[in-house]
Amino acid sequence: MSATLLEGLNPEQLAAVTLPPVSALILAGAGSGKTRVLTTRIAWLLSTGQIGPHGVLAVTFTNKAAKEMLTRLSAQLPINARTLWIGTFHGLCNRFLRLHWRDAGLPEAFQIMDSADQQAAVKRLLKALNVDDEKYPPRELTYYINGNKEEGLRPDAVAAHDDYSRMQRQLYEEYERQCRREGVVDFAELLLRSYELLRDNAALRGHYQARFRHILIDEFQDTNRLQYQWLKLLAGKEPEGSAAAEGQSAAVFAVGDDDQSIYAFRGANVGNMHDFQRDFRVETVIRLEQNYRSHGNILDAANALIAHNRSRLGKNLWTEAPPGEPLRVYEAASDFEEAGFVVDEVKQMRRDGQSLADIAVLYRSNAQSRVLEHALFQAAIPYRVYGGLRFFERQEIKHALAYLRLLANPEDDNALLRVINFPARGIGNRTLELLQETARGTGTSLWLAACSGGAGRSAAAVGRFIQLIESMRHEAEGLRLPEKVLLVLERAGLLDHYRAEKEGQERLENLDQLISAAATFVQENQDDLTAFLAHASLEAGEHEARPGEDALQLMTVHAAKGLEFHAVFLTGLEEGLFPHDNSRDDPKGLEEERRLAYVALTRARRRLYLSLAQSRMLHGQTRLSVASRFLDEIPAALLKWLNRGYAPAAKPASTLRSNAEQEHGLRIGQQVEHPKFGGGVVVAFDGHGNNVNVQVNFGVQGVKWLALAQSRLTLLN
DNA sequence: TTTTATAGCGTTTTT
DNA sequence: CGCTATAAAA
Repeated sequence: MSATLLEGLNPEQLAAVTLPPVSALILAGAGSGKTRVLTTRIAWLLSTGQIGPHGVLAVTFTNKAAKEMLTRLSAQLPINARTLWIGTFHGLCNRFLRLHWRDAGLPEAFQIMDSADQQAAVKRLLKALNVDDEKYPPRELTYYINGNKEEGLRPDAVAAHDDYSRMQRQLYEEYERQCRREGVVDFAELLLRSYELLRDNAALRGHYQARFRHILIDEFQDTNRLQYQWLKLLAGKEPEGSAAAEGQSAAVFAVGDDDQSIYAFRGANVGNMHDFQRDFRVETVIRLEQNYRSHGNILDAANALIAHNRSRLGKNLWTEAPPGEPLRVYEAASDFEEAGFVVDEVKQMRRDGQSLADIAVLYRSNAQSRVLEHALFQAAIPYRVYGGLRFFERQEIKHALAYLRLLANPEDDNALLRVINFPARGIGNRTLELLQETARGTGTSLWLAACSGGAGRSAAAVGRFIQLIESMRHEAEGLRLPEKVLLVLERAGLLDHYRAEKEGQERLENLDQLISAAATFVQENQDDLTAFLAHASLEAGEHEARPGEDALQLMTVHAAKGLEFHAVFLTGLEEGLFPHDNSRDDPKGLEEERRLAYVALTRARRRLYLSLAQSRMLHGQTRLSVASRFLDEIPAALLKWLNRGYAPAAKPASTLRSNAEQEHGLRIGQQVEHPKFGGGVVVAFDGHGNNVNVQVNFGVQGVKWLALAQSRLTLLN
């Protein structure tokens, strides 16, 4: 049995799969068969009888990855998916906290807030405390709270040196109080609470440490500090002094690729890869460097690009595949024309029998998708945009869920506020303020305040709302989940409301899908409202592509991680866009942008298009730009410029460049203004002292060389 | 209270 | 340009 299991693995993969039970780090390059190694490792451990299904813990970052692993695993072995602990960090922590809610100090039916809920909760808090949200922007405060939680810091452990940070800390504390009162937890709280529970409860810790002898982690480069701490604890690697079984820690199998770390901006800590080797006394580091995905030229380009990064663990992908075709580069005059180019090429490939689903169009930021969508729509090419509004994030779905939440836990203020006046039932701001005052005064939830009748003028309307929820709860008793959902939709008046709305058709369909989702959930899991609500929060869900429709794939580069396509368009390769303006000054930021570009390049199997636009509509105005530095970092021999007249701007010698830069503050890509030619962007410059010449791209007015001293050029930004 | 108008703002994002 | 959030008018 295990013979067929291991068939076709290369020596490194085989070594990784059959490692003895010690901790190891697997550096798995793009397209090197990472997922296969991970699942085969689990299958091998199980089928050789080294461990039972209950002894394995496998952690991923996305639900998609978890599902994929489970699917592949059950293809290799007859397993009961239910007994295996495979899931995302958050999914597993949720599972853990549902089992031990009492020890964790949570209500049995605690609810999970997604990012939007959390943001709303923070805003509400600021309002309740009369804090100026200009001085303490909710966005920033949320970031602060999550950042601290992800470092494992509660308010009492946060450092504060001035008035401002003391206030932040104070607000953090108030936020926690509010969450506790309402029985809700945010994403970071799931992790932090689990971590603290393990840390402080020796019996539980001992139990789980004894149980999970093998822990496997995917995308290890994306773990944050707290996740790493959690892992250490669970694996039995907690700090000295605790009485845990020394020398009996679990075998941690960490798989990652530092070159694909693209989430540092939200707290991922690549340093965990170094720490891991030290803390777990890792002696085995296996590099998976053979790429099974891309043709040689694509790989060479990616390798050359990423070689420009300084902080790397070091790794070079190679392939047995032929070089293939060169990378095709297209420089368009405008974003509009760039989209036209994509359309033309896609049409051609389609004529050649290429399926659209195997072609991806990637961009740095979501705003870029609009022009592309427009062009594709005009050309009647079916396409699908990933990462737009997700199913459980649509307003009608959130409304429906809010009603359901009130059934499970009426003290969920977030939920109550969302729907107390939706559909409109005459409860406005004034009334809500009164309610909130009452609630604050007595330190209770809005629900209780509403029940006590302190609602002033609209007391009748509020009373009817309370009645409505109560009667729904009553009627829902004993119903199956999908029926409960339907009941709520009807009784709450959501169906009527959207039926009356002109644009409500799609929303009605989505609500219908919510019932289906509930039915599916019951089938695959259990008939339990709280579990379903947790599912909705944790798997905001990519609803699956419509089956049977062949569609072009549009997504951000971030969203493309882990995927692969026959052909890939990487669009918008311009300074300021990719790399993005906001990352340019910071070398770390620039390296992350480069890794992002690396991820983009390595998505392609056979064909790779790189495109850029000289002018682009951004925030309602046209911006001019120059080619991304990333294009220069790919060897010219690998590139084939498709347009006629591209002449790379003559590069000034670097010393001259830095002179001119220092003397005049010039920069490639800089926006400038000329009294005659209007706005433009610096493409190149030359000379020094009073003899500096600047080449400027003025868009329609053309590209011109000007003498800086005479030209009355104004440097912007 | 609800609807409508306008000002502001605008990486990347899973959970 | 297109979305969201807040302000003024119905």
